[in-house]
Amino acid sequence: MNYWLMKSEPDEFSIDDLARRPNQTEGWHGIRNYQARNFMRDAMQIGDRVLFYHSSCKVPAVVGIAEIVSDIYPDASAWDPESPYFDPKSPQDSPRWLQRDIRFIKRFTRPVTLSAIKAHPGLADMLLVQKGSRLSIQPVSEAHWQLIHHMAGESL
DNA sequence: GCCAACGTTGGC
DNA sequence: GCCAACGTTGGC
Repeated sequence: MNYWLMKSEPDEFSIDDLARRPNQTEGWHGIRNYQARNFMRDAMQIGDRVLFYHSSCKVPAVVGIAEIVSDIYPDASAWDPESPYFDPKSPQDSPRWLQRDIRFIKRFTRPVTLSAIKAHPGLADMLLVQKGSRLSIQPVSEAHWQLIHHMAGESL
């Protein structure tokens, strides 16, 4: 099993939105970065755990946990001219953009803020806090996973 | 709203 | 294949 961090802007789609979805599950569409797509396609597996991260908001933070619950499949929003994620260069017969379904597991009672992550020496090599790292889907080591849980006051 | 750090695009 | 111009991300 692998661990991941996935970013979402809470104004667009928050962890509470995820918790309110049917089956508490959402297709993670709209990824338009090749490196993030490749992680999803090649390295992710059903059952992998996800740190759900709120970005571009007042208090950026890991706010909870989700789980990967599907294989990879085409991101249909790339074919929808009405969608903000429309990509005219993604052929119908060879989809450029892909997605998986993720399911809500829990919301942290105590989110782990970006500033707390930056302040913790044990998390200094997290991809999230590397200079210029903008990846919206990134791998997380088991040590970092456990540390984040500890900081959130959650058991594993 | 600013802007640094990236990623992508397209002319050559 | 180079690289300038442009677009995006995301913290602050």
